[in-house]
Amino acid sequence: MTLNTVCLTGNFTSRLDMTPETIKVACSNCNLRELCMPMGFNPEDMQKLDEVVATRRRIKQGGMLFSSGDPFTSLYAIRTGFFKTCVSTEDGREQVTGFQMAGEIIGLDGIVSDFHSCNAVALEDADVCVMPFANVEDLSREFPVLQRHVHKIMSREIVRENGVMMLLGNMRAEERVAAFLLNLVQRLHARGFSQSEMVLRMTREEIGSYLGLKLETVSRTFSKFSEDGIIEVKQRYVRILEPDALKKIFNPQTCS
Amino acid sequence: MTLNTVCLTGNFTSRLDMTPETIKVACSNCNLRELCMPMGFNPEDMQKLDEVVATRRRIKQGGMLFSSGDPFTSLYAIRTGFFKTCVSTEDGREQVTGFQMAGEIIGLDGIVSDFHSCNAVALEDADVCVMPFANVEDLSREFPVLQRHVHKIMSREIVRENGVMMLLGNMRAEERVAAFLLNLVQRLHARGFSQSEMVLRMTREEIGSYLGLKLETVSRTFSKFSEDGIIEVKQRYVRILEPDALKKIFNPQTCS
DNA sequence: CGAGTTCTTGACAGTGATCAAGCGACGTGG
DNA sequence: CCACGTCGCTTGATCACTGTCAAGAACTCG
Repeated sequence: MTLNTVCLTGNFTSRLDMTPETIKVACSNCNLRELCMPMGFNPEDMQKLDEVVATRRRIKQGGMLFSSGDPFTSLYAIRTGFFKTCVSTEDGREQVTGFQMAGEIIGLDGIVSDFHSCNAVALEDADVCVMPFANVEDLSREFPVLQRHVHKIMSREIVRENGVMMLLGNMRAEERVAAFLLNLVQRLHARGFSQSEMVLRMTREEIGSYLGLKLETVSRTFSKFSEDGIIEVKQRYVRILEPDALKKIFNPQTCS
Repeated sequence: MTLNTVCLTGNFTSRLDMTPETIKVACSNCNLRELCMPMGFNPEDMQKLDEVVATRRRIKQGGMLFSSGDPFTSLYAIRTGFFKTCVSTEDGREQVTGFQMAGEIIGLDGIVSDFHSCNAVALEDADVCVMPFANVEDLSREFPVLQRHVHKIMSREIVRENGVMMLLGNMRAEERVAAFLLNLVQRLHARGFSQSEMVLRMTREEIGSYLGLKLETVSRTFSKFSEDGIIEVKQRYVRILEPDALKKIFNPQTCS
């Protein structure tokens, strides 16, 4: 399982190992390949696939990778760092639509209209692979496995959003927060980090925006979970003490 | 504008014209082509494109086109009828994730895992074109314009869901209901129906599920809009009397 | 070290949920 | 064609969850 060797910057806890910052641009020797590229390529095809990525781009914390209204040209594969995507109404209300980490792809919102319809903000210094969408489409026609991969990425995003709609439409505050924590720690674990500890990259307000709650409610829910001995919270640091209790809150039926 | 000639069964009001039920299966002479197929094909390519659709399938009202857990094989283009898609939790809570009408594509949720993750239920007798996804992918590789079209459809769904997240996360009941009505009537209008009248195909409970509200709240909101002279409601029949008032409720900033 | 941001906690309020009852529409079968 | 049963819709009364407002504490970063 090579997932343990993916490289993430930032001071997450319990890093299993640290790859030095000498990684080539090419996908063919990128540690994140398993996350953002299809599997099972022979080496020479892999070589051709390196053409998807045109350049790299660094975004400082707080910077925008793209904004609503920007012309759409490329998808972006996150190499390091952490993003939020959000949409906003004309009267200034903001909805965080997702949090993205290494190996995930952002920018899919721009395909339909050739303009981005959401903002992508770096929550920590980040590094992305720029994949001009024309390249993606050209190579997709040549490599069915890449074509399938692109379709799966888009479908996964649709299914993820279905899940968020369920959260927002049907779940109470505690269920939403439990689901959020479980989802986040699971994704970090898949990248080689601890399955019980994490350092949140976003504020309570951003969590609240994502979950359809106010920041005070998020804070109170954290405090309640903490009092109940389910988690340990100290600002951005969160440790899950009773994952089963969290799962039970998220899904009351499965009384494991 | 050939959109006026699309054919929808059902007793929507203000049908502009009625095409007889003699339409061939082939996309090349389907009235809905403009809605679910890419534009600007020369006739011979159009011929080849007919291969996307394998068969047609009729679904009775209340019937399932597919269910969560079903193996994924095909996308479906709605020819006639009206669907809802929904996901449900193990403890029986249901979230309607969308309402789909003629010319729209459903089944995209199945691509990522080769299994469907939501249910598609016909809210009235329906007729769909079955497009085996293998065909879609094969022809996409051959025809860039189809490839682009498929990508746009998936991106459009992602953007739509972003909008729903905004509704669910940030909007109050009146705003959600106003947005729902405006969206529905706009889509019907694009299919040649009235821009002010419609017959809802779904129950108050289904609307509520979609909007993250209880059916009583939906009903009360309809009543309030009715008392305010903004709409006229009689059961499933809805007439929009003051579209600008609705838009203003949906988006308080744009005080037109 | 200090200014600003983020987080926590308390008191109170309001929106929408819940519970309950009755009405109206529709479909079926006599 | 009408009676009846079912389902969906409306409306009222009350409640609870989460939002709002406010103050202070803790942390961050220049």
